[in-house]
Formats: sequence, C-alpha cells, structure tokens
Amino acid sequence: MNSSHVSSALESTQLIRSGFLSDEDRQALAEIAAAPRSLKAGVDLVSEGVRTDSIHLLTSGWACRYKTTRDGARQIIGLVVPSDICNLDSFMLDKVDFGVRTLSMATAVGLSRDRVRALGAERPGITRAFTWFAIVENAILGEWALSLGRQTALQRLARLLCELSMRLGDGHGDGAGFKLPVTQEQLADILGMTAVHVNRMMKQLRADSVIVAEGRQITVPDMAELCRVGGFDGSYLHAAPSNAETAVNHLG
Amino acid sequence: MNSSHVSSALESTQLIRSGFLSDEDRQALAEIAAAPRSLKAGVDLVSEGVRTDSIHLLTSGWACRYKTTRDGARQIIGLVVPSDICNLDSFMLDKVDFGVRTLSMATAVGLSRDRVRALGAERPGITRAFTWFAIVENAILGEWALSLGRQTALQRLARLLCELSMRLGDGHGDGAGFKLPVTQEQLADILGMTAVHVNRMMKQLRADSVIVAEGRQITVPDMAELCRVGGFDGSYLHAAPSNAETAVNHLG
DNA sequence: CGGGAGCTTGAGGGAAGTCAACCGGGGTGG
DNA sequence: CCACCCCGGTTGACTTCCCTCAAGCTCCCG
Repeated sequence: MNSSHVSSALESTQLIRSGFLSDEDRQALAEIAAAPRSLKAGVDLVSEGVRTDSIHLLTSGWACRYKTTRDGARQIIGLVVPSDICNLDSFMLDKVDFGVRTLSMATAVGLSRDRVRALGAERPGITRAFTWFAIVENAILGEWALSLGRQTALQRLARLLCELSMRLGDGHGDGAGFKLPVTQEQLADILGMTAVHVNRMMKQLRADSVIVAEGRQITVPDMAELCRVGGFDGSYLHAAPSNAETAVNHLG
Repeated sequence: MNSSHVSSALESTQLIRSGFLSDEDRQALAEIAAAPRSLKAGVDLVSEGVRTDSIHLLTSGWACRYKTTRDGARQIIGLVVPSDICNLDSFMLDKVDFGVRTLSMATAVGLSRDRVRALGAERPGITRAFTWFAIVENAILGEWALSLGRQTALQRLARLLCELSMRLGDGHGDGAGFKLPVTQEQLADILGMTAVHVNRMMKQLRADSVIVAEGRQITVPDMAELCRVGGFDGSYLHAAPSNAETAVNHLG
C-alpha cells in the first residue's frame, strides 16, 4: 500500500507543525492518501473555478495559487512550497475560485475531501489542524494585502524574499541562501507589478548589496538589512516550530 | 441570562449560513456568549499584535481588520459587517497580527476561545462552521489581493462597491442602495490608495453615472455596469444562501 | 461664532507601466 | 554539428497613473 510511503511525505507537513495532530491522526491521514503524482512545471493541479473533491498536498517542488482578472491579468495569491496544502478551500467549498499551478517539477498526493471530513468527525485534531492551517494562510494573505496596498515595488520584493527565506527554513541568519524556481514574470504576478520592473528592482537590490543573485540562486549577506528594506517582521507566519508547542498547550 | 438575548444575535450570523450548525450547536454557542457590548466608532476591539483569548462577533455596526507598516501606513485587510466574526484567528492562534477597529457605532458579543474549542470537541459542526468561515474569509482576501495587485484605482473602487452591495444583501439588482459608514480616508486604506485619489475616483463614477452618491448613501442605478467597471464576479463570496444547502448536502 | 473633520479641486512630481530592442543560453531540427 | 529559435533576462525612452502638497469648501457641533 501507499500508506507507509505517504506517511513520510506527511512527516514534515505544515499540518504537523500545527501541533494538533496526534500520531494516530497522522497515520489515519496517510491511509486515505492517494499515490503521489509527479508533475511537470507549468501544469494546473486545479483549474480556476472548477469543482473538485480532492485536496492536494505538495510534497516536492513549488506551486502557486493564482487568479485572473476578466481582462487577462494574473495575480498569484499564494505560494505553495513543499509540505503545504494546495487547495484547502476544497475542504469546505465545492468550487475553488483560484487555480493551482506548478512552478517547477513537483510531486503531490491527493486526499479525498469526503474522507478527510469523515475522519475529522471522529478525530477532532484533524479538523483543528486544517482550521489552523486556514488561519495561518489567512495571516499570510493579509500580509500580502498590506504589502500590495501600501508598499513600494522595492519593499514588496524585499519583503517577499524575507518571507521565502523564512518559510523555506534554510536558515534566517546572514549568508542564508535559497533557490527561487520562478521567472521574473512570475515574481511580477506575485508582487503585482511588471516583469520589467521586477528586473529593475532586483538590479537595485543587487547594486545596494542587499542580495547576491547568481541565476536563480539568491544569497542574503545581511538578513537584517533585507528585513529593514522590506519592512519585514516575520511573526505573522506563525510557522516557527516554537509556536507549535504553545498551540499544543492550549489543547487542554 | 443573556443566552436568549444572544441567541437572536446569532440567528443571522455568517456561521449559520454555512449550513454546518444545528439548532443545538447554535444554542450551545449562545450559552457561552458574553453580554453584548456597545462600542463607539473608532475604538479597537482588538489591538494589533496583542494576545487575546476572546472571539468577537459583530452584531451591529461596522468594523475593520487592519495592519500597519513599520513606517505608519495603514491597510485595511477586511471589513467586518454585522454577523461577521471579528478575529477568527484567535480561535487557533494566541496572538492576532492585525487590529480590529470599529468604523461606526457597533455592538459585539465575545466568546471564550477555550470554551468554543471545548464545544467543538463534542460538536463537530461548530468547528466545521468556523473552518468554513476561515476559508470564505480567505477567498475574500484572495480577491482583495487580486484587486490590489492587478486593478486600477477606478476598478478597485467599483469592485469594492459591488462586493459591499452583495455582502450587505440589500438587493443586488438595479436601484440597489446601501449606506457606507466610512470616510474617504478609510476607503483609501481599504483600496490601497490616497484619500485624495478616492475622491477623484468617486467623482468619476458619479460623472459616468455608474453610482449616485448623496452623502454616504450610495445608489447603484445599473448594477451590471458597476460590475463591468469593477471586473466583478461575486461567486467568490460563497455567501449566497444557495450555497448553504449544497454545503449541508456534503455532510453525509 | 470659531474650529475641526471630512470633502473637493488644482498643480506638479515621482513611481511604475508600456513599448521596444538586444543579449545569452538551451533546446531542436535539419 | 551548426543554425535557428524561443524564452528569459536586461536595458533605454517615453507615458501614465497616482501621490504629494496645498488651498478652499461645507457641514456639524460646541
């Protein structure tokens, strides 16, 4: 069966970090998971506005949630990195109102919405973990809204790099680096600007020695400076392991 | 006791619309609700970044969720209208990372986070309803992000008016009208622009006869036209009563 | 009557978009 | 194996949208 296979994929899931899942909960989830699927870059896991009853967990690679305006402009409204849930909305809604597309090669496992719900009825921890995840996602989206509404292009870019550096967990200190598997055009769709302008802002960050970019490998010599430029304060991510324990404490 | 008093306040709550709450669930919630509080305009129900273990339901008036950047700019990341939950985040997180402030005179009731959670352990419908609400809120926030990132000032304003017209449920047809209890400065904080520019865009909508504004009373002579200008498609709200039944059907 | 809050309008400047051209690299097909 | 092409990055010139600053206006309330 795939349950043992998937179980390891679930190990590092954000859901686990919530601290709401017991070992049995985790095992129960692993047992209803479908076989992992390999995906090429640039394909839709879920298409915009479609009905689906399957919840996808990303186990490797990157994906994004996106929406398009009537006149064709695209906005990426969430980055999905390994261990994230692609379309949590399907847990409660029949129809997603965004699409999910891979940004790089990726693998994902599917969970049947109905089976997750059924599990949740017996195991409150599972529903709690999903709720926790929805709320954290909300916090991130709120931060994006603040950034889109009230920051300059340079600040938005710097802030995004800060967020990614933290979410990827590659170390938050000076000298931290990570790989950005996205084109400048996709960055533009995240940041609400033009690919051309992304390029210029990147150039400026490089010129100011705030980042070092070799191809798509980003290195941050001085994280505090990058945070300062982006006006970044990472507490909204709620994803630091330190938070999991406090969550557990509140279970009573 | 206040339970009967609060019960009526809960009647029209968004939570009810989810279709996940049974009558008993509703009653159980009403019993743990604190007495309603009257609030003046412009006061914080919850301050930014504070720890709180109380979840507030708005029963009358308007409020908003907001965040501020390090350099003092403010962005409103959500409007709270009667029957909405002000700080759902507190259901799962110790610390909210936004503030909630009344925009007009308002009344709210508080629910103890721990007691709601305890209820949820016995009554899965309650947790489900909260999760549903978090996910709908997410959908709205995603739509705001799309708007902030990819629409012009005029489109953003038009879209907001469309959303409000729908959420307030005053009728979505031509001739629909509603009261906007917010200053242009607050609109600016919602739309990610300047109060001055809000004024100009309002002027343009008026000049184009898309809206009629007398003070803070907005009338929409041609809703289809307003939707067209704002590139609005309301399906993301998931709040139409029609949706509640389909949600119920999926409970099994 | 004075004063403040919110609305309205104008003039000028700056941030970001648009259009366009060029470059480098990695595929692919002849 | 080379030529070609397409995609993504880079840069420049010009335009446009929106911000900034500033003043005057209308209410409403003390």
